Amino acid sequence: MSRWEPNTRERLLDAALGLFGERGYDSVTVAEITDRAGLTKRTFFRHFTDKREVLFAGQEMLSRILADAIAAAPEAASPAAAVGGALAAAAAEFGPERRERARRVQAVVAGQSDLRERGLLKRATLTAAMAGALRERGVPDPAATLAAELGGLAFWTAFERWTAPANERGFAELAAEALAELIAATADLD
Amino acid sequence: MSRWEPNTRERLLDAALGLFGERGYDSVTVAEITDRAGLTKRTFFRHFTDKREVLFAGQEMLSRILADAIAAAPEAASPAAAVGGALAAAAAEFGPERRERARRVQAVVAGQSDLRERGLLKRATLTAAMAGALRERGVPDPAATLAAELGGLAFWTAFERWTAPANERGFAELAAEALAELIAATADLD
DNA sequence: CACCGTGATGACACCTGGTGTCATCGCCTA
DNA sequence: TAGGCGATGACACCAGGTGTCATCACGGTG
Repeated sequence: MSRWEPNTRERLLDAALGLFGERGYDSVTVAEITDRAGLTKRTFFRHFTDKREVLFAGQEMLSRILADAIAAAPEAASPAAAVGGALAAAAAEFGPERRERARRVQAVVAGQSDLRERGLLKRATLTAAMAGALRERGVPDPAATLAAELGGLAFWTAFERWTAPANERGFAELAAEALAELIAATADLD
Repeated sequence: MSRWEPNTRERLLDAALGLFGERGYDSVTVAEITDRAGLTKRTFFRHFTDKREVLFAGQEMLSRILADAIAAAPEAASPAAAVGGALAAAAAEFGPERRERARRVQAVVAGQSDLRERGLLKRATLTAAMAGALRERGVPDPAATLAAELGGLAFWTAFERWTAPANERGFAELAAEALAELIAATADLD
């Protein structure tokens, strides 16, 4: 197994994040990333479908976690409660040890319209997964879509606050807060 | 002004939409589009920043229309009412004469994850514009974001229904309906 | 009528993201 | 010991996208 150095994927991630931090996303070439990682351009695209994907790796798992948590919510749980539980379950993926890397990723993604675009796709995937799981448990359609959308919005709000420079609070707390704020704001629409 | 055929942009749009319909988005080359339009690859990229943008042209104006309508809403109007007025104002851009072309665009965008991504960016731009206009008129932040998000969701729901194969109803009607449904579903969250 | 500035296009070279394809090499198992 | 498998390298190739300069019509201006 070790004809080559191990942890190919991790090495690519580190090299990419390092270079992006030093010189910005678009002035860094995939070839440069693989040079730093001691690999080939071709190998990069075997591990990441995109140059962008290196910054959004592992988001597929989140969809599963959220959907599973919604499916596992108690029968009597309201849509809002089910979504709240899903966010709590997802929080396990956002321990303090991951925050620094998340901050670096966010810093790169920030100004780049290219990358925000990809982030939106990821968010849409999450909300679609939640909406599907809600429908599965019998929530009718305008409400399921709405609850999932609020969940997605709360998720990203919490994520942004979690990666904010001065923040020290945990993701679970921030997510619960963001969701509660949104549901409360519901009363101020009319 | 007519050293070349006029309506460059329109010709590019028609050529692109035609080819995409015939052979699918990604098997069509920009060079092929410009060949059919009697132009050069370089000229294409002078009119559209992207190959994708040819399918989303003119969405910038929507942001302005929505934001202006929100700004122009009566002082006493609730956030929901302001958003509703904005959707009504935007409906002027979606007359029956534009529906057929919109259907063709939707058909191309549908299966292509690339293009749905761009669509999401456009939607995010619209909601951001609405949220900004709402804040401008004094709506505080959780509510402004929420109302804008609902507006964006209602907008795209209405757009999808408007371009659905069998539909004959007008955009204004569909948008008002979608927004009302979402606001009503707000009560079913808890 | 000749001249000139401007705006849009053509021509062309170039870079880089992304893919197809085959060879290479170590590991594992029979 | 042989052979299958999985991951990587090597290499050619395509297409999206950009920088740059030349070209030509038009609309003034003298």
